Amino acid sequence: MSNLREAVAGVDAHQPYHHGNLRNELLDKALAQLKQVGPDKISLRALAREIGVSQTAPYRHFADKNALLAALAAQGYRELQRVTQEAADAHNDPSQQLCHSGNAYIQFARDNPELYKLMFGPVIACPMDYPELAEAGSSAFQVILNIATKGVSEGVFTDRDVSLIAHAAWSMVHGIASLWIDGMYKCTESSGEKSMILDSLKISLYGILKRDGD
Amino acid sequence: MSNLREAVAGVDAHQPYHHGNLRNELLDKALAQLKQVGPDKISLRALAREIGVSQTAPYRHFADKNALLAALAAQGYRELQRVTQEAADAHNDPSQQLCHSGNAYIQFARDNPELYKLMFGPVIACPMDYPELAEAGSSAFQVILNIATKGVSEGVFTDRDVSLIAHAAWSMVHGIASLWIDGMYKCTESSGEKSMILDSLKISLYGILKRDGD
DNA sequence: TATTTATGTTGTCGGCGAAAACATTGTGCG
DNA sequence: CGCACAATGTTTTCGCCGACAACATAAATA
Repeated sequence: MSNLREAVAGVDAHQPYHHGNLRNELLDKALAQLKQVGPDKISLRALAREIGVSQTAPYRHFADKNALLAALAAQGYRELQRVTQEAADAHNDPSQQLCHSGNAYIQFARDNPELYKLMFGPVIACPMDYPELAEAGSSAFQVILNIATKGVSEGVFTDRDVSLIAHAAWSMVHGIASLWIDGMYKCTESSGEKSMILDSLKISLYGILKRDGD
Repeated sequence: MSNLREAVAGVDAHQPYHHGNLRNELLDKALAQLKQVGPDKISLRALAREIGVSQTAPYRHFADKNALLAALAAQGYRELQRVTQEAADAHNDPSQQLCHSGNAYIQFARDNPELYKLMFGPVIACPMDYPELAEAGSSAFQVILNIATKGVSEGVFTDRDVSLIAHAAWSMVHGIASLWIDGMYKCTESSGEKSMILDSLKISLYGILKRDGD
Protein backbone atom coordinates (compact mmCIF):
# COMPACT_ATOMS: atom_id res chain seq x y z
CA MET A 1 0.00 0.00 0.00
CA SER A 2 1.88 2.97 -1.23
CA ASN A 3 -0.56 5.62 -0.20
CA LEU A 4 -2.08 6.04 3.21
CA ARG A 5 -4.80 8.40 2.15
CA GLU A 6 -5.85 5.90 -0.47
CA ALA A 7 -6.09 3.18 2.12
CA VAL A 8 -8.09 5.29 4.52
CA ALA A 9 -10.45 6.43 1.84
CA GLY A 10 -10.94 2.84 0.83
CA VAL A 11 -10.96 3.77 -2.81
CA ASP A 12 -8.38 3.37 -5.47
CA ALA A 13 -8.97 6.82 -6.88
CA HIS A 14 -5.43 7.81 -7.57
CA GLN A 15 -4.71 10.69 -5.19
CA PRO A 16 -1.64 12.24 -6.71
CA TYR A 17 1.10 13.61 -4.56
CA HIS A 18 0.83 16.85 -6.41
CA HIS A 19 -2.53 18.46 -6.33
CA GLY A 20 -2.06 20.16 -9.67
CA ASN A 21 -4.40 23.09 -9.19
CA LEU A 22 -3.87 24.02 -5.59
CA ARG A 23 -3.44 27.72 -6.10
CA ASN A 24 -6.78 28.15 -7.84
CA GLU A 25 -8.58 25.86 -5.46
CA LEU A 26 -7.17 27.80 -2.55
CA LEU A 27 -8.54 31.00 -4.02
CA ASP A 28 -11.92 29.39 -4.64
CA LYS A 29 -12.30 27.95 -1.18
CA ALA A 30 -10.97 31.14 0.37
CA LEU A 31 -13.60 33.13 -1.47
CA ALA A 32 -16.30 30.77 -0.26
CA GLN A 33 -15.04 30.93 3.31
CA LEU A 34 -14.79 34.70 3.03
CA LYS A 35 -18.46 35.01 2.12
CA GLN A 36 -19.42 32.77 5.00
CA VAL A 37 -17.41 34.00 7.91
CA GLY A 38 -15.79 37.27 6.95
CA PRO A 39 -12.28 38.29 6.08
CA ASP A 40 -10.27 37.96 9.26
CA LYS A 41 -11.65 34.56 10.17
CA ILE A 42 -10.03 32.95 7.15
CA SER A 43 -7.45 30.41 8.22
CA LEU A 44 -4.87 28.93 5.92
CA ARG A 45 -4.89 25.78 7.97
CA ALA A 46 -8.64 25.40 7.66
CA LEU A 47 -8.39 25.92 3.92
CA ALA A 48 -5.69 23.30 3.62
CA ARG A 49 -7.73 20.91 5.74
CA GLU A 50 -10.82 21.45 3.63
CA ILE A 51 -8.94 20.82 0.42
CA GLY A 52 -7.24 17.82 1.94
CA VAL A 53 -3.68 18.98 1.82
CA SER A 54 -1.05 19.62 4.43
CA GLN A 55 -1.19 22.80 6.42
CA THR A 56 1.94 24.24 4.86
CA ALA A 57 1.14 23.47 1.26
CA PRO A 58 -0.49 26.87 0.73
CA TYR A 59 2.82 28.52 1.44
CA ARG A 60 4.11 27.09 -1.82
CA HIS A 61 1.72 29.37 -3.66
CA PHE A 62 1.38 32.37 -1.40
CA ALA A 63 4.16 33.95 0.58
CA ASP A 64 1.82 34.33 3.52
CA LYS A 65 -1.81 34.78 4.41
CA ASN A 66 -1.71 38.41 3.42
CA ALA A 67 -0.63 37.53 -0.09
CA LEU A 68 -3.58 35.20 -0.51
CA LEU A 69 -5.96 37.91 0.66
CA ALA A 70 -4.34 40.33 -1.76
CA ALA A 71 -4.89 37.94 -4.65
CA LEU A 72 -8.49 37.59 -3.57
CA ALA A 73 -8.95 41.34 -3.47
CA ALA A 74 -7.37 41.69 -6.90
CA GLN A 75 -9.94 39.26 -8.29
CA GLY A 76 -12.58 41.44 -6.68
CA TYR A 77 -11.30 44.57 -8.36
CA ARG A 78 -11.36 42.90 -11.74
CA GLU A 79 -14.93 41.80 -11.22
CA LEU A 80 -15.88 45.27 -10.00
CA GLN A 81 -14.33 46.75 -13.11
CA ARG A 82 -16.32 44.37 -15.25
CA VAL A 83 -19.74 45.17 -13.82
CA THR A 84 -19.20 48.92 -13.73
CA GLN A 85 -17.87 48.95 -17.28
CA GLU A 86 -20.82 46.93 -18.50
CA ALA A 87 -23.25 49.32 -16.88
CA ALA A 88 -21.49 52.29 -18.41
CA ASP A 89 -21.42 50.73 -21.87
CA ALA A 90 -25.19 50.45 -21.85
CA HIS A 91 -25.57 54.22 -22.10
CA ASN A 92 -24.21 57.15 -24.04
CA ASP A 93 -24.98 60.14 -21.87
CA PRO A 94 -22.19 60.57 -19.32
CA SER A 95 -24.73 61.43 -16.62
CA GLN A 96 -26.51 58.20 -17.27
CA GLN A 97 -23.25 56.35 -17.40
CA LEU A 98 -22.19 57.79 -14.07
CA CYS A 99 -25.47 57.00 -12.41
CA HIS A 100 -25.78 53.46 -13.70
CA SER A 101 -22.15 52.65 -13.23
CA GLY A 102 -22.37 53.94 -9.68
CA ASN A 103 -25.46 51.89 -9.11
CA ALA A 104 -23.70 48.79 -10.40
CA TYR A 105 -20.80 49.57 -8.08
CA ILE A 106 -23.09 49.78 -5.09
CA GLN A 107 -24.87 46.63 -6.16
CA PHE A 108 -21.56 44.80 -6.38
CA ALA A 109 -20.75 45.86 -2.84
CA ARG A 110 -24.19 44.75 -1.73
CA ASP A 111 -23.85 41.37 -3.43
CA ASN A 112 -20.35 40.73 -2.11
CA PRO A 113 -20.13 42.59 1.16
CA GLU A 114 -17.30 40.60 2.67
CA LEU A 115 -15.25 40.75 -0.49
CA TYR A 116 -15.88 44.46 -0.70
CA LYS A 117 -14.75 44.95 2.87
CA LEU A 118 -11.65 42.96 2.12
CA MET A 119 -10.91 45.15 -0.88
CA PHE A 120 -11.30 48.45 0.91
CA GLY A 121 -11.07 47.56 4.55
CA PRO A 122 -7.99 47.46 6.73
CA VAL A 123 -7.63 43.68 6.60
CA ILE A 124 -4.87 43.50 4.02
CA ALA A 125 -1.71 44.74 5.63
CA CYS A 126 0.41 46.46 2.98
CA PRO A 127 -1.70 46.61 -0.17
CA MET A 128 0.93 48.58 -2.06
CA ASP A 129 3.30 45.66 -1.82
CA TYR A 130 1.23 43.71 -4.33
CA PRO A 131 1.55 44.95 -7.92
CA GLU A 132 -1.28 42.73 -9.09
CA LEU A 133 -3.56 44.36 -6.53
CA ALA A 134 -2.49 47.90 -7.37
CA GLU A 135 -2.92 47.27 -11.05
CA ALA A 136 -6.40 45.78 -10.64
CA GLY A 137 -7.38 48.68 -8.41
CA SER A 138 -6.36 51.41 -10.79
CA SER A 139 -7.92 49.57 -13.71
CA ALA A 140 -11.21 49.61 -11.84
CA PHE A 141 -10.80 53.31 -11.17
CA GLN A 142 -10.14 53.89 -14.85
CA VAL A 143 -13.80 53.18 -15.60
CA ILE A 144 -15.02 56.14 -13.62
CA LEU A 145 -12.14 58.27 -14.86
CA ASN A 146 -13.17 57.64 -18.45
CA ILE A 147 -16.74 58.63 -17.70
CA ALA A 148 -15.54 61.82 -16.06
CA THR A 149 -13.35 62.64 -19.01
CA LYS A 150 -16.20 62.15 -21.44
CA GLY A 151 -18.59 64.14 -19.26
CA VAL A 152 -16.29 67.11 -19.05
CA SER A 153 -15.36 67.10 -22.72
CA GLU A 154 -19.03 66.96 -23.72
CA GLY A 155 -19.81 69.82 -21.36
CA VAL A 156 -22.22 67.79 -19.30
CA PHE A 157 -20.15 67.81 -16.12
CA THR A 158 -18.89 70.83 -14.26
CA ASP A 159 -15.73 72.12 -15.81
CA ARG A 160 -13.09 71.11 -13.29
CA ASP A 161 -10.13 68.82 -13.15
CA VAL A 162 -11.15 65.41 -14.43
CA SER A 163 -9.27 63.58 -11.72
CA LEU A 164 -11.03 65.63 -9.08
CA ILE A 165 -14.44 64.83 -10.51
CA ALA A 166 -13.62 61.15 -10.75
CA HIS A 167 -12.41 61.05 -7.17
CA ALA A 168 -15.46 62.91 -5.94
CA ALA A 169 -17.79 60.53 -7.76
CA TRP A 170 -15.88 57.55 -6.47
CA SER A 171 -16.08 58.88 -2.93
CA MET A 172 -19.83 59.20 -3.16
CA VAL A 173 -20.54 55.71 -4.37
CA HIS A 174 -17.95 54.26 -2.05
CA GLY A 175 -19.45 56.09 0.90
CA ILE A 176 -22.94 54.90 0.10
CA ALA A 177 -21.78 51.36 -0.49
CA SER A 178 -19.80 51.23 2.73
CA LEU A 179 -22.52 52.62 4.92
CA TRP A 180 -25.13 50.43 3.33
CA ILE A 181 -23.07 47.33 3.85
CA ASP A 182 -22.47 48.24 7.46
CA GLY A 183 -26.21 48.56 7.98
CA MET A 184 -26.03 52.28 8.62
CA TYR A 185 -28.85 53.00 6.22
CA LYS A 186 -31.81 52.81 8.48
CA CYS A 187 -34.81 53.73 6.42
CA THR A 188 -37.40 55.54 8.47
CA GLU A 189 -39.95 55.99 5.75
CA SER A 190 -42.19 53.61 3.91
CA SER A 191 -39.93 53.32 0.88
CA GLY A 192 -37.32 50.64 1.24
CA GLU A 193 -33.60 50.91 1.64
CA LYS A 194 -32.96 50.39 -2.04
CA SER A 195 -34.89 53.41 -3.21
CA MET A 196 -33.22 55.42 -0.48
CA ILE A 197 -29.85 54.36 -1.83
CA LEU A 198 -30.84 55.42 -5.32
CA ASP A 199 -32.07 58.79 -4.13
CA SER A 200 -28.93 59.28 -2.13
CA LEU A 201 -26.86 58.49 -5.19
CA LYS A 202 -28.80 60.97 -7.30
CA ILE A 203 -28.42 63.73 -4.74
CA SER A 204 -24.72 63.07 -4.55
CA LEU A 205 -24.04 62.94 -8.25
CA TYR A 206 -26.10 66.03 -8.87
CA GLY A 207 -23.19 68.11 -7.59
CA ILE A 208 -21.14 66.96 -10.54
CA LEU A 209 -23.48 68.10 -13.28
CA LYS A 210 -22.79 71.35 -15.04
CA ARG A 211 -24.85 74.23 -13.74
CA ASP A 212 -25.90 77.51 -15.35
CA GLY A 213 -23.17 80.03 -14.86
CA ASP A 214 -20.37 77.51 -14.85
CA MET B 1 8.69 37.80 51.40
CA SER B 2 5.03 37.96 50.62
CA ASN B 3 5.33 39.12 47.07
CA LEU B 4 7.40 37.53 44.37
CA ARG B 5 7.27 40.44 41.99
CA GLU B 6 8.56 42.65 44.76
CA ALA B 7 11.45 40.30 45.37
CA VAL B 8 12.34 40.07 41.70
CA ALA B 9 12.13 43.80 41.23
CA GLY B 10 14.36 44.24 44.22
CA VAL B 11 12.41 47.21 45.39
CA ASP B 12 9.92 47.63 48.14
CA ALA B 13 7.59 49.76 46.07
CA HIS B 14 4.31 48.31 47.15
CA GLN B 15 2.85 46.61 44.07
CA PRO B 16 -0.75 46.12 45.04
CA TYR B 17 -2.51 42.94 44.12
CA HIS B 18 -5.31 44.95 42.63
CA HIS B 19 -4.34 47.34 39.91
CA GLY B 20 -7.16 49.72 40.68
CA ASN B 21 -7.57 51.29 37.26
CA LEU B 22 -7.01 48.41 34.93
CA ARG B 23 -9.99 48.98 32.69
CA ASN B 24 -9.00 52.51 31.81
CA GLU B 25 -5.36 51.69 31.43
CA LEU B 26 -6.29 48.84 29.11
CA LEU B 27 -8.25 51.22 26.95
CA ASP B 28 -5.40 53.73 26.96
CA LYS B 29 -2.72 51.26 26.02
CA ALA B 30 -5.02 49.63 23.49
CA LEU B 31 -5.57 52.99 21.83
CA ALA B 32 -1.83 53.59 21.73
CA GLN B 33 -1.19 50.15 20.29
CA LEU B 34 -4.01 50.70 17.80
CA LYS B 35 -2.38 53.84 16.44
CA GLN B 36 0.94 52.09 16.12
CA VAL B 37 0.15 48.74 14.60
CA GLY B 38 -3.45 48.79 13.45
CA PRO B 39 -6.61 47.21 14.74
CA ASP B 40 -6.21 43.51 14.17
CA LYS B 41 -2.71 43.33 15.58
CA ILE B 42 -3.89 44.26 19.04
CA SER B 43 -3.27 41.44 21.47
CA LEU B 44 -4.82 41.22 24.89
CA ARG B 45 -1.80 39.33 26.10
CA ALA B 46 0.58 41.99 24.88
CA LEU B 47 -1.52 44.65 26.56
CA ALA B 48 -1.51 42.76 29.84
CA ARG B 49 2.24 42.23 29.56
CA GLU B 50 2.83 45.89 28.89
CA ILE B 51 0.77 46.93 31.87
CA GLY B 52 2.41 44.32 34.01
CA VAL B 53 -0.57 42.20 34.83
CA SER B 54 -1.47 38.61 34.18
CA GLN B 55 -2.69 37.62 30.75
CA THR B 56 -6.20 36.87 31.91
CA ALA B 57 -6.75 39.97 33.98
CA PRO B 58 -8.28 41.87 31.03
CA TYR B 59 -11.10 39.34 30.96
CA ARG B 60 -12.32 40.72 34.26
CA HIS B 61 -13.17 43.96 32.49
CA PHE B 62 -14.03 42.88 28.97
CA ALA B 63 -15.92 39.78 28.00
CA ASP B 64 -13.50 39.20 25.14
CA LYS B 65 -11.26 41.04 22.75
CA ASN B 66 -14.18 42.15 20.67
CA ALA B 67 -15.74 43.90 23.64
CA LEU B 68 -12.58 45.88 24.24
CA LEU B 69 -12.49 46.95 20.61
CA ALA B 70 -16.13 47.96 20.84
CA ALA B 71 -15.41 50.13 23.85
CA LEU B 72 -12.55 51.71 21.96
CA ALA B 73 -14.79 52.42 18.98
CA ALA B 74 -17.44 53.93 21.23
CA GLN B 75 -14.86 56.35 22.60
CA GLY B 76 -14.04 57.21 19.00
CA TYR B 77 -17.66 57.98 18.17
CA ARG B 78 -17.95 60.29 21.15
CA GLU B 79 -14.84 62.15 20.10
CA LEU B 80 -16.09 62.33 16.52
CA GLN B 81 -19.36 63.76 17.74
CA ARG B 82 -17.48 66.36 19.76
CA VAL B 83 -15.35 67.68 16.91
CA THR B 84 -18.16 67.75 14.34
CA GLN B 85 -20.51 69.45 16.77
CA GLU B 86 -17.91 72.07 17.60
CA ALA B 87 -17.35 72.80 13.93
CA ALA B 88 -21.07 73.13 13.35
CA ASP B 89 -21.57 75.42 16.33
CA ALA B 90 -19.09 77.89 14.87
CA HIS B 91 -21.53 78.80 12.09
CA ASN B 92 -25.15 79.69 11.57
CA ASP B 93 -25.75 78.99 7.92
CA PRO B 94 -26.62 75.30 7.47
CA SER B 95 -24.50 75.13 4.32
CA GLN B 96 -21.53 76.41 6.23
CA GLN B 97 -22.30 74.07 9.09
CA LEU B 98 -22.48 71.12 6.76
CA CYS B 99 -19.25 71.99 5.01
CA HIS B 100 -17.24 72.69 8.14
CA SER B 101 -18.68 69.81 10.07
CA GLY B 102 -17.88 67.53 7.19
CA ASN B 103 -14.40 68.90 7.03
CA ALA B 104 -13.93 68.29 10.74
CA TYR B 105 -15.20 64.76 10.21
CA ILE B 106 -12.67 64.12 7.50
CA GLN B 107 -9.95 65.70 9.57
CA PHE B 108 -10.80 63.40 12.46
CA ALA B 109 -10.46 60.42 10.19
CA ARG B 110 -7.17 61.75 8.89
CA ASP B 111 -5.85 62.33 12.41
CA ASN B 112 -6.95 58.94 13.71
CA PRO B 113 -6.92 56.62 10.72
CA GLU B 114 -6.63 53.37 12.61
CA LEU B 115 -9.32 54.35 15.07
CA TYR B 116 -11.54 55.41 12.21
CA LYS B 117 -11.02 52.10 10.46
CA LEU B 118 -11.87 50.33 13.67
CA MET B 119 -15.08 52.32 14.00
CA PHE B 120 -16.29 51.69 10.46
CA GLY B 121 -14.28 48.75 9.28
CA PRO B 122 -15.13 45.09 9.58
CA VAL B 123 -12.86 44.46 12.54
CA ILE B 124 -15.48 44.48 15.27
CA ALA B 125 -17.53 41.36 14.91
CA CYS B 126 -21.10 42.11 15.99
CA PRO B 127 -21.30 45.86 16.61
CA MET B 128 -24.99 45.74 17.33
CA ASP B 129 -24.35 43.59 20.37
CA TYR B 130 -22.86 46.55 22.20
CA PRO B 131 -25.44 49.13 23.33
CA GLU B 132 -22.74 51.60 24.29
CA LEU B 133 -21.39 51.45 20.76
CA ALA B 134 -24.77 51.79 19.09
CA GLU B 135 -25.68 54.72 21.30
CA ALA B 136 -22.42 56.53 20.65
CA GLY B 137 -22.81 55.93 16.92
CA SER B 138 -26.29 57.32 16.63
CA SER B 139 -25.37 60.28 18.81
CA ALA B 140 -22.63 61.10 16.36
CA PHE B 141 -25.06 60.81 13.48
CA GLN B 142 -27.44 63.13 15.27
CA VAL B 143 -25.09 66.04 14.58
CA ILE B 144 -25.49 65.78 10.85
CA LEU B 145 -29.18 65.03 11.21
CA ASN B 146 -29.69 68.27 13.10
CA ILE B 147 -27.89 70.24 10.43
CA ALA B 148 -30.04 68.62 7.75
CA THR B 149 -33.20 69.44 9.66
CA LYS B 150 -32.20 73.05 10.05
CA GLY B 151 -31.16 73.33 6.42
CA VAL B 152 -34.46 72.02 5.14
CA SER B 153 -36.60 74.06 7.48
CA GLU B 154 -34.73 77.22 6.51
CA GLY B 155 -35.17 76.42 2.84
CA VAL B 156 -31.44 76.24 2.19
CA PHE B 157 -31.34 72.54 1.40
CA THR B 158 -33.30 70.71 -1.22
CA ASP B 159 -36.77 69.89 0.01
CA ARG B 160 -36.55 66.15 0.59
CA ASP B 161 -36.75 63.77 3.48
CA VAL B 162 -34.41 64.97 6.19
CA SER B 163 -33.13 61.50 6.94
CA LEU B 164 -32.29 61.00 3.28
CA ILE B 165 -30.32 64.22 3.13
CA ALA B 166 -28.45 63.37 6.29
CA HIS B 167 -27.56 59.94 5.01
CA ALA B 168 -26.43 61.32 1.67
CA ALA B 169 -24.23 63.90 3.35
CA TRP B 170 -22.82 61.30 5.67
CA SER B 171 -22.06 59.02 2.76
CA MET B 172 -20.12 61.73 1.01
CA VAL B 173 -17.87 62.66 3.88
CA HIS B 174 -17.45 59.03 4.85
CA GLY B 175 -16.49 58.12 1.31
CA ILE B 176 -13.95 60.89 1.08
CA ALA B 177 -12.53 60.08 4.49
CA SER B 178 -12.24 56.38 3.74
CA LEU B 179 -10.58 56.79 0.39
CA TRP B 180 -8.24 59.43 1.69
CA ILE B 181 -7.17 57.25 4.58
CA ASP B 182 -6.58 54.35 2.27
CA GLY B 183 -4.31 56.49 0.14
CA MET B 184 -6.63 56.41 -2.84
CA TYR B 185 -6.46 60.16 -3.33
CA LYS B 186 -3.56 60.48 -5.66
CA CYS B 187 -3.27 64.13 -6.53
CA THR B 188 -2.06 64.64 -10.06
CA GLU B 189 -2.02 68.40 -10.03
CA SER B 190 0.15 70.92 -8.28
CA SER B 191 -2.31 71.58 -5.47
CA GLY B 192 -1.93 69.14 -2.61
CA GLU B 193 -4.20 66.41 -1.42
CA LYS B 194 -5.81 68.59 1.16
CA SER B 195 -7.20 71.14 -1.26
CA MET B 196 -8.37 68.28 -3.46
CA ILE B 197 -10.27 66.87 -0.51
CA LEU B 198 -11.90 70.21 0.13
CA ASP B 199 -12.90 70.60 -3.50
CA SER B 200 -14.26 67.09 -3.54
CA LEU B 201 -16.28 67.85 -0.45
CA LYS B 202 -17.70 70.98 -2.01
CA ILE B 203 -18.69 69.21 -5.20
CA SER B 204 -20.39 66.51 -3.22
CA LEU B 205 -22.30 68.74 -0.87
CA TYR B 206 -23.41 70.97 -3.71
CA GLY B 207 -25.98 68.37 -4.63
CA ILE B 208 -27.73 68.99 -1.35
CA LEU B 209 -28.28 72.70 -1.76
CA LYS B 210 -31.63 73.96 -2.91
CA ARG B 211 -31.78 74.75 -6.58
CA ASP B 212 -34.04 77.07 -8.54
CA GLY B 213 -37.16 75.23 -9.48
CA ASP B 214 -37.16 72.97 -6.45
C1' DT C 1 -15.44 40.31 62.67
C1' DA C 2 -17.46 37.20 59.04
C1' DT C 3 -19.23 36.83 54.60
C1' DT C 4 -19.79 38.13 50.07
C1' DT C 5 -18.18 40.33 45.89
C1' DA C 6 -14.75 42.26 42.84
C1' DT C 7 -10.49 41.66 40.97
C1' DG C 8 -6.08 39.34 39.72
C1' DT C 9 -3.17 34.76 39.07
C1' DT C 10 -1.82 30.02 37.59
C1' DG C 11 -2.43 26.47 34.61
C1' DT C 12 -4.15 24.71 30.57
C1' DC C 13 -6.32 23.75 25.94
C1' DG C 14 -6.82 24.18 21.13
C1' DG C 15 -5.89 26.93 17.04
C1' DC C 16 -3.11 29.67 14.20
C1' DG C 17 0.94 31.61 11.17
C1' DA C 18 5.25 30.57 9.90
C1' DA C 19 9.82 28.44 9.25
C1' DA C 20 13.15 24.31 8.64
C1' DA C 21 14.12 19.95 7.03
C1' DC C 22 12.59 16.31 4.25
C1' DA C 23 9.90 13.61 0.47
C1' DT C 24 7.89 13.16 -4.08
C1' DT C 25 6.95 14.34 -8.71
C1' DG C 26 7.62 16.22 -13.23
C1' DT C 27 10.98 18.32 -16.64
C1' DG C 28 14.69 19.21 -19.43
C1' DC C 29 19.34 18.11 -20.76
C1' DG C 30 23.35 14.95 -21.51
C1' DC D 1 17.45 6.45 -21.62
C1' DG D 2 18.89 8.35 -17.30
C1' DC D 3 20.08 11.81 -14.26
C1' DA D 4 20.14 16.35 -12.04
C1' DC D 5 17.19 19.98 -10.80
C1' DA D 6 13.21 22.67 -9.90
C1' DA D 7 8.50 22.65 -8.34
C1' DT D 8 5.38 21.08 -5.18
C1' DG D 9 3.68 18.78 -0.97
C1' DT D 10 4.67 16.74 4.03
C1' DT D 11 6.30 16.42 8.83
C1' DT D 12 7.80 18.63 12.62
C1' DT D 13 8.33 22.32 15.40
C1' DC D 14 8.21 27.05 17.54
C1' DG D 15 6.02 30.89 19.50
C1' DC D 16 1.96 33.45 19.90
C1' DC D 17 -2.83 34.09 20.75
C1' DG D 18 -7.84 33.87 22.74
C1' DA D 19 -10.31 31.77 26.09
C1' DC D 20 -11.74 28.91 29.99
C1' DA D 21 -11.57 26.72 34.86
C1' DA D 22 -9.86 26.73 39.33
C1' DC D 23 -7.78 29.29 42.73
C1' DA D 24 -6.00 33.52 45.54
C1' DT D 25 -6.41 38.03 47.41
C1' DA D 26 -8.38 42.40 48.49
C1' DA D 27 -12.28 45.38 49.45
C1' DA D 28 -16.92 46.20 50.81
C1' DT D 29 -20.52 45.33 53.67
C1' DA D 30 -23.42 43.66 57.18
